[in-house]
Amino acid sequence: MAKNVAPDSTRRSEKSRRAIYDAALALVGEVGYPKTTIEGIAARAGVGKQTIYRWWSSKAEVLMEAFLDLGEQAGGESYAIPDTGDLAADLKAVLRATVDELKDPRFEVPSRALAAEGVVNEELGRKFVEKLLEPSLQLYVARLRSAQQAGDVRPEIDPRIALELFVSPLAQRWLQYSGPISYEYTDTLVDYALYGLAPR
Amino acid sequence: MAKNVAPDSTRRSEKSRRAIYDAALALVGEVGYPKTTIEGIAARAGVGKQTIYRWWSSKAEVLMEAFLDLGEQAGGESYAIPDTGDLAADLKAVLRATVDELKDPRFEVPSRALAAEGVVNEELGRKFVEKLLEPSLQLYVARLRSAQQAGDVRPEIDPRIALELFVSPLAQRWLQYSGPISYEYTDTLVDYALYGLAPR
Amino acid sequence: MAKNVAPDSTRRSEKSRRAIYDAALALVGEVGYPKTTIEGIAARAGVGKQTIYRWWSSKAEVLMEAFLDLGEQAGGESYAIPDTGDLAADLKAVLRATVDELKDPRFEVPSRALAAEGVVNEELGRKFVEKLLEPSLQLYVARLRSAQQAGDVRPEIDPRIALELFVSPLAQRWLQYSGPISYEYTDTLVDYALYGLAPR
Amino acid sequence: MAKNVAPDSTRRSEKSRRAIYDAALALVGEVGYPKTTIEGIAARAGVGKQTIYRWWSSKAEVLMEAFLDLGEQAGGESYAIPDTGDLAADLKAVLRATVDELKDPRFEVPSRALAAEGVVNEELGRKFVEKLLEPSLQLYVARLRSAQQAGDVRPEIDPRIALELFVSPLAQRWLQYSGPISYEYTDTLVDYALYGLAPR
DNA sequence: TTCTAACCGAGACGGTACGTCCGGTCTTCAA
DNA sequence: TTGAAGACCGGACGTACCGTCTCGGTTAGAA
Repeated sequence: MAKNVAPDSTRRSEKSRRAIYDAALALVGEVGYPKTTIEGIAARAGVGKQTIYRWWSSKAEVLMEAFLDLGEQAGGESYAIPDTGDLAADLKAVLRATVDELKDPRFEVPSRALAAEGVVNEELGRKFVEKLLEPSLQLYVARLRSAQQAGDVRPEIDPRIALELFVSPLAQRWLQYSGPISYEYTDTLVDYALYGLAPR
Repeated sequence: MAKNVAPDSTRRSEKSRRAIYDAALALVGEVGYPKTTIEGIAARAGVGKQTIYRWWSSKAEVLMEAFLDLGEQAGGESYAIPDTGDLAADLKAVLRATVDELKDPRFEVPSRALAAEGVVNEELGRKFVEKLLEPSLQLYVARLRSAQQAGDVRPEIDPRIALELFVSPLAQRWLQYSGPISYEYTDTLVDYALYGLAPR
Repeated sequence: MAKNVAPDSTRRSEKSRRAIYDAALALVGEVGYPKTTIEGIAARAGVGKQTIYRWWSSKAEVLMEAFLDLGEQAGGESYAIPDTGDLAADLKAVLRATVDELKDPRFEVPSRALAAEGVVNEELGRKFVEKLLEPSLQLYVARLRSAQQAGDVRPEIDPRIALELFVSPLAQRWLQYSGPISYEYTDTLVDYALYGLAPR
Repeated sequence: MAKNVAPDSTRRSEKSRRAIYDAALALVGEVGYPKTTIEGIAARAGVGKQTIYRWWSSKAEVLMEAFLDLGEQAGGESYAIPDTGDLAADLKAVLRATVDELKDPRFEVPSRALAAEGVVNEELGRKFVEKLLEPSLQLYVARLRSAQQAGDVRPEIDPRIALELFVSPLAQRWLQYSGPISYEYTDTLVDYALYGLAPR
């Protein structure tokens, strides 16, 4: 029967793709992820359902690409981490910016939706991490390596693990509503992580 | 006409409730959360749909209670955190046990399902935290307070925040597939958290 | 997994059935059979699609039953064939009435639709004949038998075949648009059939 | 802007036309008329959909022309009606041949499909009659006129109507499955029609 | 002989309806 | 009065085709 032929992407309609991204993000923002339906996206985008099914295999995938696309066009290369020489101050500044972003509804609803889907759908979760999460984390890795050269962080520390000490707590509180989020909180995280819990 | 009267819980069928819990957990384990349906639970439990709708308002709630019930009958009061006087060793031991639990499929699928639902459904998320997550975390709070009295942790440290330095990274790696999980990893987390990243 | 259980017809909603019949007949009359859809019937009847699929297996079947039902409630026992003793006059009268009915749009559209479907769908065709066509034809059989006893029709004639000489031509002209239909035409058919083509 | 220009038939691809006819007839024979789709015909014929839409306006039209074409190339001018001088024998012979043809599946499926479509689609129905049915019937007209000149049929009889007495019953039994078809049956029809039902 | 206009295969597109599945409500009957 | 059973309305699912619309490519006849 061989009908599972891959579609010809050179003939893909750019206009439709954009319309689908826009509709998907708008709907997720307006009615939430679970009430966002493929039918709804298609209708809002003025597109046939088949045009969605032809290029994506689930609404999670649509939303993921829409979100990536949003980041690409809007963010440029997102925001780098400053390197003023004062590690604690630099980290606190970035985390404060992250706090703001996490509370911005423009990003919050689709991020949550994707994160939630990723929890339950391993493939999507890994793609989410690879495409969105890890690139951001690598910025911390770079900053921590720089701090190691400056002697501000012990050389035997693995930066990829180290960054989790202050990033993951914030992430968890946000994702799971397991605690309030504030500048004070993130400042505290940085201090604890840099200087440890034990007496010095 | 008023039909929205709360059902009389004294006449509730205990057998049905157990059957529903069992069916819900079994289905989530077998086909995953999204393919678990209320109809499916009802059929498997040999129960009418109305019996589910009468006592719960969503499949997330059913699963949540089923999971709580599982914990209650099985875990007793879960496992406490040992207090041998060696804080680092105690924390490493508990986190190693947690690693094992996170990899046990009996717990993994429903936990993930609930966590994911909680990400996107704030009400459920808060209940999840309150009923399942926070009680566990309080065990760490207690252990850290004890360590403060023993002088192993600086007195100005807030234990509720401190525990996140080693608990949240593990939680995030597990939830979001953002990194591998191992005894080595959790041991490292404890060391970093206790002694900080900065040179001592 | 054994979901093909027959529905329980004692609990069937009479109101829905009637609404579906009405909607089906109305739609066929308004937009024609090919543009009548199950979704359209369901929407017009204010009924879920599943309620149609639960009780019928195709739109042809729905329409068939709707039409039968129409006949039952409206027609009583349809119209009998008069027996005045004058066979030719009686047949001519009935055929004239049939001509009028065939031209009545209230009956024409659904009849055509069913007949057409029956041409191509043997099962439905046979049901159509059994439930609608044959009972009418049997009235002619009875009248012809009476004529045989009166000596107006030769005794060796098979009435079931004989009636086709004047009924089938009319049916064919109507069904296939193969010729005009008029009182004159049907009168002629009766004369030809009774007295034959050959010189007497 | 005007794009509704009639296509230039001198540049038409004969190969495509033949392939479309073949595919249409093959598909109707294999899966039946309703499951025969334009897309299916195009795919089977190795032809773009537009090539079909350019030259025909519906699948009924395609099939009609395919069928006409089949008749032309295969049948020659179909079969004439013999004129041996014995009218009854001649008619019986032709009707017996018709019985055989009606039971030949090579003709049956597309004929039924066209007839059914014609029942419900007046335009197509009339074309069907004009192109296929009426030419055949005219052969009977000719034979009956000859019989009138020979004195075997009363002169005031209208041959176009007369032929329906034996042709239409057969047609109806076939089309509507309203009765069995056999040589005996058609022989009887001829006898009844020629000599009438009334006592001579 | 080159240009250009059309047909052609292919298939993406906006749509409509399909037949299925399930959500959540309501009704019936047995215990 | 609870509970099992399941019919009901509604609505999304993912698929199949519809008829329209590009997109190269090929294949004439006109320049």
